Amino acid sequence: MTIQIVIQSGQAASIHRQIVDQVRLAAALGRLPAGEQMPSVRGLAEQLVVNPNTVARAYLELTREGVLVSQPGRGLFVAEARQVYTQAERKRRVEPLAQSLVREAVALGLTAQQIHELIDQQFRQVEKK
Amino acid sequence: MTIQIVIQSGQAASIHRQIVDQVRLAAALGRLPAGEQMPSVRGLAEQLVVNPNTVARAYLELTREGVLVSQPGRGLFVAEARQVYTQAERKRRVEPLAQSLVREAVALGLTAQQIHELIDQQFRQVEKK
Amino acid sequence: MTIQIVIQSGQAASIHRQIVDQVRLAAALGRLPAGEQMPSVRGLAEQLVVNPNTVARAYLELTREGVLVSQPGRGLFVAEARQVYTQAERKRRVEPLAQSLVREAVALGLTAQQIHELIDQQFRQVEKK
Amino acid sequence: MTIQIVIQSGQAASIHRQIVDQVRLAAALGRLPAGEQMPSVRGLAEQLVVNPNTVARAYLELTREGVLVSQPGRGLFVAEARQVYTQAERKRRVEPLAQSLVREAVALGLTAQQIHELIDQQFRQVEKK
DNA sequence: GTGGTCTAGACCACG
DNA sequence: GTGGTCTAGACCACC
Repeated sequence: MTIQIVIQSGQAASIHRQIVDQVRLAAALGRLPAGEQMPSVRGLAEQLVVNPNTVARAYLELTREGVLVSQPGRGLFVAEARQVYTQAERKRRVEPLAQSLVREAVALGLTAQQIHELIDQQFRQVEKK
Repeated sequence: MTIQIVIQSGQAASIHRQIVDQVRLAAALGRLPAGEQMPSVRGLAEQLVVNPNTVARAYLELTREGVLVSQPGRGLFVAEARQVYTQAERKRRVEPLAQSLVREAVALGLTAQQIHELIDQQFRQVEKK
Repeated sequence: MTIQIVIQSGQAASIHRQIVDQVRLAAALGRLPAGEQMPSVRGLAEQLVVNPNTVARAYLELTREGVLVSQPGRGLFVAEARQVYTQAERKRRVEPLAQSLVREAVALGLTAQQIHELIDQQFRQVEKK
Repeated sequence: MTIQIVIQSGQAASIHRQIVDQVRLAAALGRLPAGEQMPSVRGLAEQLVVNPNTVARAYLELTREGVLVSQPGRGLFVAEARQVYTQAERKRRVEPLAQSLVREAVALGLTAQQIHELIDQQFRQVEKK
């Protein structure tokens, strides 16, 4: 099984963000099994019709985060799923996103109820894909 | 009652973003009552040790969004609270934030339950401050 | 199809106002189709013989209003047409303009009839251009 | 009969604009009969709780436009109602206002119908006051 | 004193 | 190459 990365051009998120997110998510959901070889930088760049630098940067970030591991001379592979971050660190990473969301929501006059629904909706979307 | 704006320099959000967000939130929560005069552009700039242009741009955006109103020659004042955006637009603005949060959370192995708790926690924090 | 922006220097409206208005109008009339790439900030600035910052501010406002969307590193594009403001808000934005017009007209001794004709004439002009 | 000028502080229009508009309108509607003496600059400034300079500037503009006439040493008086401007000039003055209104309306997605209704509504408001 | 606009030049992230 | 942000300094209208 391999991964189908989709770049949405009408998106606010930068391309390399989109790549990183999709790979990370696929790995976390087990859709990219550990040991799987990733497509080469050039190959993926061609496939996505994207600048190779962009793919390289995404791969670099994923490697730094421990999602991918480099086997020098052979390529990049999906790392063993493991808890890289401590509980505290994970919270530290998610909290600012939660804060942005809540503050924006409150400023726009949304209720806590509506936000929870939005979250559930996003969860369903992530899992069904 | 007035507002205490705090700029955190080690922050991802730009300075003018931080100003806009804090004012918008305070207005939405009723902590900045309608009719209240805002600190002057130059005054706030001095207080925050920031270029007056930066404050002016933040105020301009808040005026465009209908949070503040300008009284020529007198200053800027908090506008009457009102719904500016359609339901669809508000959802549109919050959705990408919800998506980022959920994707990041899933990638880090958090459960939906944990996210909902985080959201509630942020809500409490926003309201208590 | 692209847009021809014209800055009239002997105008009451500021430069960045003129840019914003022309783009917004063209988008609303479908003359700037969704997905179309806008001229670059620097390019348009050169063409209009204007400071790039001025163009950037106009584009920023159009982005905030949802007329344009930014694709990081690639440029700015025309967004899908959509209703951003509530019915009440739209009225709120137009009302002061209608009031100015009517008061000025009455002060000059024009009749309601004449104003309605003027309005129709302007509508025709906007649509034909 | 005299005029009751009201300054609305929650207004976008500058104070001197508000004074000019109200006097001009009252004169055009015959509510300020020709020959009527205007309150003194200082008197009106005190009454409106406004800077005398502001009132003076408004009176100056009204005098330039021919709405008021100065009788040196005695004060300012309402001028005879008369057509000051040619047909062409009046059109030239009203047209840009009509254009702003129509362009803004179109950009916001309002119909010609809705604009005409707004105009009528404003006419009724001006006349009933 | 107030805000609003414009110019100029710099630095950054993204591709 | 693209936009986004910040600083600096100027000029204007309004009060």
